[in-house]
Amino acid sequence: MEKLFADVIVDISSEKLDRSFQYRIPDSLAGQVKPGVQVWIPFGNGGRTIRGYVIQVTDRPACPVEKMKEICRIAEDQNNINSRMIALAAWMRENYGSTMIQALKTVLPVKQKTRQKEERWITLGISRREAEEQLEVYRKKHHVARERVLQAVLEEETVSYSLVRDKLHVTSQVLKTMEEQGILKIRSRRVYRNPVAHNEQGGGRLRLTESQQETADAIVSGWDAGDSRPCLIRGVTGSGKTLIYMELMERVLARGRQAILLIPEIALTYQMVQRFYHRFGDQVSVLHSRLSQGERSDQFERAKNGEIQIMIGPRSALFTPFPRLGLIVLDEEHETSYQSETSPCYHARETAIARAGMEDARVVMGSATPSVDAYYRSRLGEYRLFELENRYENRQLPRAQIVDLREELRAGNRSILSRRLQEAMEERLAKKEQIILFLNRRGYAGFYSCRMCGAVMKCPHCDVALSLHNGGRLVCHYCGYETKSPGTCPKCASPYIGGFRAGTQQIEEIVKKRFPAARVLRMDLDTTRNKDGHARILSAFANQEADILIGTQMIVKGHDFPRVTLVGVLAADLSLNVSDYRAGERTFQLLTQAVGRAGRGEVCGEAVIQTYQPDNYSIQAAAAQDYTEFYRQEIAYRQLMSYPPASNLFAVHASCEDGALLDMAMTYLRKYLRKIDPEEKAAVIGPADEAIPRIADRYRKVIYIKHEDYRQLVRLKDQLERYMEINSGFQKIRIQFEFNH
DNA sequence: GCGCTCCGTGCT
DNA sequence: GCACGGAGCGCT
Repeated sequence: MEKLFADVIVDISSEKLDRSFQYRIPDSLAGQVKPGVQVWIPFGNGGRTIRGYVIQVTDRPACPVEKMKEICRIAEDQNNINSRMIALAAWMRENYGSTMIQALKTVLPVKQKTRQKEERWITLGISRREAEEQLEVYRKKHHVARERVLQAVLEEETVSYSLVRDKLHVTSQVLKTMEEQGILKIRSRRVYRNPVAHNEQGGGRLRLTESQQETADAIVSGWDAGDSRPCLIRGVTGSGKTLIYMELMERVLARGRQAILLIPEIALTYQMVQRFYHRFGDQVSVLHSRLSQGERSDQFERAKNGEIQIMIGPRSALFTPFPRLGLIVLDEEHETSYQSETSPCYHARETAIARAGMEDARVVMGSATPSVDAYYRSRLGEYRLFELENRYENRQLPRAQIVDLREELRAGNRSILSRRLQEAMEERLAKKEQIILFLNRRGYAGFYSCRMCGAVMKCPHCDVALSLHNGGRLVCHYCGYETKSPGTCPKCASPYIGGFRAGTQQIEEIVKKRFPAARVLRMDLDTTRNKDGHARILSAFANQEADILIGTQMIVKGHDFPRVTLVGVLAADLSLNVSDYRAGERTFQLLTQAVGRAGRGEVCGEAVIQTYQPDNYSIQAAAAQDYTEFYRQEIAYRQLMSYPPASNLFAVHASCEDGALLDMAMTYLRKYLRKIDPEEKAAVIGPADEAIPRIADRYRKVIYIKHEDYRQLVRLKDQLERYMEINSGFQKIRIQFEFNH
């Protein structure tokens, strides 16, 4: 059957237009109109012709054919920056199972309301005499608005556009007509705001050590020889990966191309950005989450116009529309923040490699503790691997010691601080050195329950326990729901209801009691709630306004505290006991980072790791700061269990407001999977509830499919997609794919 | 986003 | 009755 109609996306810059419109394909273009092609289409009543993007070609009309307009022609330039970004969106849709529109919105800057930070000025377009005559005409015709404008321009010569519109109440339409008639001239000057203030710039350059220089040279000569594989640099903390990135960028820039540096949001510190400004000056721009949509698209616009050459930012900076992208660097490659949590759930590493492939750019990744996946690929030769073993100025790695908490308990110590840790803390406090206590658990995880009937206070929208915060508030960490803690149990009315606290706040109290003279800072969701709370606490600690810093994940990343000589990990296995095959990997990475915080200055540091599982290889390898040993054990486990990267795992995440409908749909999906894979080459697990079975009133289920051959999984995915498209029962179900995560 | 329509207002 | 201004709507 011949495909006659094309679904076209018109313009995603307005919320109202973020859907597709269907057009007829004229005979002359039959066969040429395909998904991905950019076309010119008539749109609206004004007879204007705009650019659109074909997402689908079909034989089923979506509206009365009489109403449907025809595609004018195929756009002549299919290969501008926008179309390359659109191609990337198509790749993301294909791989992560979102809608094309969601993918496009992720990739292209959404212009929203305050789209242009423009200053516009109005001047006369005709002579003063002509203007005075025109004024008289307006007076006679009672064109009061036009009269007001002309009057103002005659008096002031140049007036601000926004002033005229807001104070003189003249609409843009009127101004536009007057401009078209030549009576007025509207000049605009774009104003960009540079998101980071800086004083020094250019010229700053640190010499690379021999091994850093060797690595940089090897990477570049590989590129010159036509090796376009991604490069992975494993370098212990402090081995100077940043300097290598700078060196590589310099060479890329010298060839007239641009570079993107991706860093985890949490590591986006003033220090880090300043280093790049110092070296590259105004060629650098920064994206961060505090920028408004308008400011963001400003930065993208500057990149498009060639005003900047380097973009630094979190994963979304990956979509900077550089005209000739040459290099994408992913720092701290293993970080979980490279995985997007909203649809399309893309991974910045995979997407960076995809984009680089499309634009003939190179990818360089760096980490002290590479993800098992990336390291595995390097061992297979898919990535080029570079390893830097020495720390800057050959500083020593901290000594780490594992304390068995079970033995502490046997010896009668029921405190969260082991005897060894207390001793070490005393020593360091006496020497006026600083201490970090690290709890690898999210925020203040105390839940609120009734001691009579055992009822736990849960979020009404998500199936998770609410956690107790300061001032008796109960907070849901998944949707932000907040409520006051009840004085009596809502189930049995017993007054014996209260919070079980096991978080940073409790630890703070214990530490203060044990070391009354020490100055203690705590960093968690509560203390960092207000703006800049995060940075304020970190800088207070860096300025030695406190002796002990207590906190969760957020304290072990990014910042350098040269005076810290002791790191205490309070319960290393907390992150080990989550139901995720990567729990060991996460634990190893967190602990290695935590341990690495000790002794960044000249004094050798020390770490005490408290755990109930002292024999676990993740904990042992982290204590020994031995990545290779960790990898050896971890990959053996993944191979044994057929987990990625040893095998391939495809997850179908589904959510729906109607639980029963979701159950049924997922059961059908499983049956269908069996049907299309009769030999059962793929292992299908589920459908099962997600770890959190309900979030924001949507029920959530998942099916996992394991297969040795990645391409077979892709084939299954495509078939599932088609199946769900044809069967109307899936319309209300939101589907998300995940490959190997 | 853009232009169209609809409707209220103010002036002759 | 006319011109203008503001809001809201629909675009395939």
